[in-house]
Amino acid sequence: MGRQPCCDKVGLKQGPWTADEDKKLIKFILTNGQCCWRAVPKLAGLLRCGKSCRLRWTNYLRPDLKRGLLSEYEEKMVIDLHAQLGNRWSKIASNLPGRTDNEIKNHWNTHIKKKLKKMGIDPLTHKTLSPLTPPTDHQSPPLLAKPAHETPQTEELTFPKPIEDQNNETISIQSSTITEVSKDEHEEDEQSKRIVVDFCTDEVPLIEPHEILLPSDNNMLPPLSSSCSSSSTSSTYDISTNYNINLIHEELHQSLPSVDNQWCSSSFNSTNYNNFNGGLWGDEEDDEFISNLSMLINDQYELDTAIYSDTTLAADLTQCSKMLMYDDDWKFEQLL
DNA sequence: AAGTCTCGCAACCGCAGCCCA
DNA sequence: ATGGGCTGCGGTTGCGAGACT
Repeated sequence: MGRQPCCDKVGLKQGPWTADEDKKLIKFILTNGQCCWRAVPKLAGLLRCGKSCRLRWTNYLRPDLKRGLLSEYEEKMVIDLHAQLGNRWSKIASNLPGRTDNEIKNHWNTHIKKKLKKMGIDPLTHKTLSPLTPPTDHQSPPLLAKPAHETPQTEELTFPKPIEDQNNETISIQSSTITEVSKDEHEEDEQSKRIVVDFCTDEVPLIEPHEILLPSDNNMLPPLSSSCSSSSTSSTYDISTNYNINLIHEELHQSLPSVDNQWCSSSFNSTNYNNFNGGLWGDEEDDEFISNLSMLINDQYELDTAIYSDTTLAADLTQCSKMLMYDDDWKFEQLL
């Protein structure tokens, strides 16, 4: 017996979400919380299937999402966790607050995988590739092989010969953080002549998200406002305003005293906020979330293009997630 | 300037697993 | 025990934008 589709797709919209759809979804979830996704589109007045709504929310609209490229620290975490868990992106994502499985999966496939291959490391097994051994793109994930604790990886791995990519860059690993150094720098640094894997997946305990304290060192964070841009997409944006998260916290509670949702109960929790200094609600993330929210609740942005004319913002309006906002633009009341 | 190629990301697809009647 | 409903998850696709010719 065949499984029923999640919805009859007749008359349902697919493809990129519009700002209006985002607004409706946010408004609905703010008011009602996350309930039965199948019912969401109908109740929220959206011509989408529930699955699409859930994906949009979890991967894009959730207020606790970070945006931008993964930091070195996050990349290290991903590599370590992938060595331990394989392609279980949701598990990996659960250890990286503010990151989604989809985001991590994409980053792995587009960035990390290439870097590891360049370094002669099999992205799947996390073992050094023999020059004669092609990459095992279709092998079973390491999870199915020997557990990490049975195959200690705290060892120095030496390449058969220095690896250089097409740009004459030599790649080294130190403390499991991938860094690319110039050839000259490489020559000056004896350590860089070999790959040193001085971490072990055993050293990465599985911890609950609430146990994670992200480093407060801003160097570990994604690039700040002025140039948060992905390498080749239009996702350039600029957050030039600063907001006091506590004011938002207070305002949200005043505006939505009865709404039981994670924005109020969790993400705006000042304790969490302090703990995640540089994390979920740290500096630039605050601004961006607020920006998103402002954009979504402020219809005017769609009409008043002049509002952007005096900024350096190159926001992708069609994706409508990365927007600049102004102090007096937004009120939570407008949502309800 | 125009056409083509490449890359990254958002969104979709379909299966697996859980829950409940 | 079984079947249906729903959500979660991982793999894949399609589009848009930048790079290249």
